[in-house]
Amino acid sequence: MDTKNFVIIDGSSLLHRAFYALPLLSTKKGIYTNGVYGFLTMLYKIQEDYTPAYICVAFDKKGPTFRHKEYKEYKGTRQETPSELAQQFPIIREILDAMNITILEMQEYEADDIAGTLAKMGEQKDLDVILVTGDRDYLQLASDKTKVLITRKGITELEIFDREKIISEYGIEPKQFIDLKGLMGDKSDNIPGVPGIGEKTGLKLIREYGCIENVYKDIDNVSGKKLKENLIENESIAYISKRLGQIITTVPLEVEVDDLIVKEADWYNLKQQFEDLEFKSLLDKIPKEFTQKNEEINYEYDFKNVDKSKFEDLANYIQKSGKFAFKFVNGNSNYIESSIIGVGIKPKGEATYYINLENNMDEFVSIFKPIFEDKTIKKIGHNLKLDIVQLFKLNIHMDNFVFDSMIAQYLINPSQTDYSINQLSEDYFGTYGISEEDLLGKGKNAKNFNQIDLEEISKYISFMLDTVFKLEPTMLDTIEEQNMDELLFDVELPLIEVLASMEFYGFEIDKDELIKLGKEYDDEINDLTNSIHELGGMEFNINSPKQIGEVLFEKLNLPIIKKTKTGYSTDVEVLEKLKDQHPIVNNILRYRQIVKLKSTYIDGLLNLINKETNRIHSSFNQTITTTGRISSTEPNLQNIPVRTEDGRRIRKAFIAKSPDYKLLDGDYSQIELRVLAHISGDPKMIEAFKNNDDIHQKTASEVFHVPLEEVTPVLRYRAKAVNFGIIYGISDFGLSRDLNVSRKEAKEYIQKYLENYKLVKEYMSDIVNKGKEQGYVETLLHRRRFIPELKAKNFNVRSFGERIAMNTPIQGSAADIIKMAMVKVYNELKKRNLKSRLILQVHDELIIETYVDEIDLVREIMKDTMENCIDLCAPLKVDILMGDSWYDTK
DNA sequence: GCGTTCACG
DNA sequence: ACGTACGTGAACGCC
Repeated sequence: MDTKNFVIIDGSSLLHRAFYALPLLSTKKGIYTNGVYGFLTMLYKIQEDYTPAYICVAFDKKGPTFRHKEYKEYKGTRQETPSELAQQFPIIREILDAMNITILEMQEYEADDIAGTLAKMGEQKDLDVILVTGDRDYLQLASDKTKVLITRKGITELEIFDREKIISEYGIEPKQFIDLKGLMGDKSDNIPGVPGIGEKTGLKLIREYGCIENVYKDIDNVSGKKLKENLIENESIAYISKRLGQIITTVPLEVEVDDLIVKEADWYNLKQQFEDLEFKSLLDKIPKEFTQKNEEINYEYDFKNVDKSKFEDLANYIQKSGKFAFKFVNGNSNYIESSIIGVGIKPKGEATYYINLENNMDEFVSIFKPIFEDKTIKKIGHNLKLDIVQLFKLNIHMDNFVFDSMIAQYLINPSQTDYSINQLSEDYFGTYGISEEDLLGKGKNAKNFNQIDLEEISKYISFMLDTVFKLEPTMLDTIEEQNMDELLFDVELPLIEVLASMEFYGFEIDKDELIKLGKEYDDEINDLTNSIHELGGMEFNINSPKQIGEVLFEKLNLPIIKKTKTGYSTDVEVLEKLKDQHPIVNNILRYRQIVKLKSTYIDGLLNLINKETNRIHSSFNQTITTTGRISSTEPNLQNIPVRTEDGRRIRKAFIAKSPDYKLLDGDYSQIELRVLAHISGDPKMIEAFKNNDDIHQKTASEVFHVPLEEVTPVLRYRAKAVNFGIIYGISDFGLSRDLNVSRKEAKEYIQKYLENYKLVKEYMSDIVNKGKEQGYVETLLHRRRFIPELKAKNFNVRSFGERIAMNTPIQGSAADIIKMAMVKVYNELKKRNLKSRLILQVHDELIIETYVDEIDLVREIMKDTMENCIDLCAPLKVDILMGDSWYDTK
């Protein structure tokens, strides 16, 4: 007859063991995981070996136990648990919860008492009890029905003790370990025992007399004079030690063994935790259907495919409910160029109506344009920027869109990388529906929506719109709670339309100019290639850092300045240091520069010019950066060269669309330093900005103690570097490298700087402390960024967290400000029905393609709005420049 | 798909 | 003593 196994784990003991057995592992974010990982490895091994029918984990509870009452010094010598370990206790508890394994703990008792009590309960039910621990005290609980598993050295090796093994190994009954401990004591628990008695003597006495009581009854016959003396002198200590060492098996637990039956885990939760903790190998333990995203988990799809005969009905449903969610579907992923193939519309409280728009677009527009433009009907969606672009194509100008779940989630946590509807569904409700990847596949064989069944598309869209409706109230609660209402409703949501418009209008490109410039670059690249090959004495691929390294450091024997993970470093910094040692170096530097310009900016841009519009339509992404900035892709218009003349010439190709238009470029002057002056409240810095001083010159004068008019360019340059360093969360090392001065000197600059701007110094330490306390820092508009790194034990990780804490409120508030300005400028142009359009933002700069008749007005609007969209202690200053091309706006 | 390099604020 | 500036995206080589 086979009986069932009942596994009882001493969680506290096992986590300790695992922690000390493994090196201190941590996740990328600095969360320590070695104990948890070791614990789980052991747990899985036990589950495999014993397939328990019942299982639970016991923990020690904080606070004194009955043993402390009996004996004040109990565990008195124990060192405090290191925090690297202490912080892993809550983690393992959460995981056990997800595994649906019961955690037991009780005030006044320790884990072993709970385990002992359970073991007895299990025995009474005739179960095979298996106690898992790192603590040898448990041996006293072994019996014919109860085995004790004790960890050995590593983490996967467990030694099994049952009654038989204990008798053969020690020659005593398990219960007699209590007596043995009474005599021996226990150093780690600070139980004294009888002096002079260790394991050998103790065992001998117990084998002979059976128990402590009998030893004393027959004390006269105990051999050894000193031993006898010690025993007599310490009789009461021996009895106390025995009581302290005895595991209680009558703890008043409020559970039945039946409650501890093994249950199915909450697999999604568990999977999430393993992913968060970066336990890649443990993900295999989770059944495939829960890790494969393409599995549909009991999701009920509620949709109807309709044609134009239903348009009127649908419009009525929308009118009646006053609110709807919607999503357009494009033939392919290029939503600017590709045609609309359908739309899903879900009126509040209704199913999703999916409309195939391949043949009835005109009817759709005529019926739904008024609905989209109706300012009394609310619209919600997910990643609405895409839909607004589609509406622009249809000449529909949507009003009253009140929620976008992608944008809302970005405000709730800007550090996420995946804001897809499927991810949000998983985050908030623990259920996956359909992801775009499930639907379309990935890689080079990925399909487009025009290759997918209508049914599949409808399902996907209905899942999305359902989820948007479900997310809205809970996300808005969080947004309100965190004071982000203004940020969401007045800035980020209106900004969606601004970005859509920028994408839709694009930036006019002078293609011939680009081609002409490309030829010049090519000629130079050819010359450089020849001379580099000649100087290197061989032909090689100059684009390969590896091959450059071989030529420079092996063939030409130049000194190695620094190394990368994979070999020699050959970056600018290295080459700059080598350039006097061999003429090839300068040629390589020049080659790199020109090749970059040619491949990224000439060829790259030419490929992205829209054939119909002759313009470049970049994507502006609102959910990428952790600080609140927007980013730009395909192409990135935020890193078009400017610092060198050769690169800057690229900007000649960025032009206004006709002689009737000019580019107006409005640039914030020192916005981040002004924000810093405001946030820190530093009077000196504020004063400098109020006086419209040259801040770098002023800083140089104060920090280096020279009169303003005696500040040399070198001093100004250094002060400027310190100003930048301050914004980034300065370090003497970074500054010294940037300025090419000694670390000591850099340190002095920083010190003097912070002595001069005292409140800046205060801000820097305050914000780090605040970040540590709250777990996050925020911007002027309460945009939040969580910084778990601040609590890391690892110096580098923590230092990184501190720099983030210093920089994020500055960079992020500057981002808040320019976003507010964008919304206001855009709305002003729109309200006045101007022909001029906002077409680009580059972090502290806005570009408006301006109709000539509107130049003065737009200049005025731009300057006024940008400077006054928020009131700072240090006034904002904007310079506006004009030109026919971006190159000329200087 | 990752690492290196380099373009921008 | 630790090993460093903050935030991005694209091209290319290499495995």
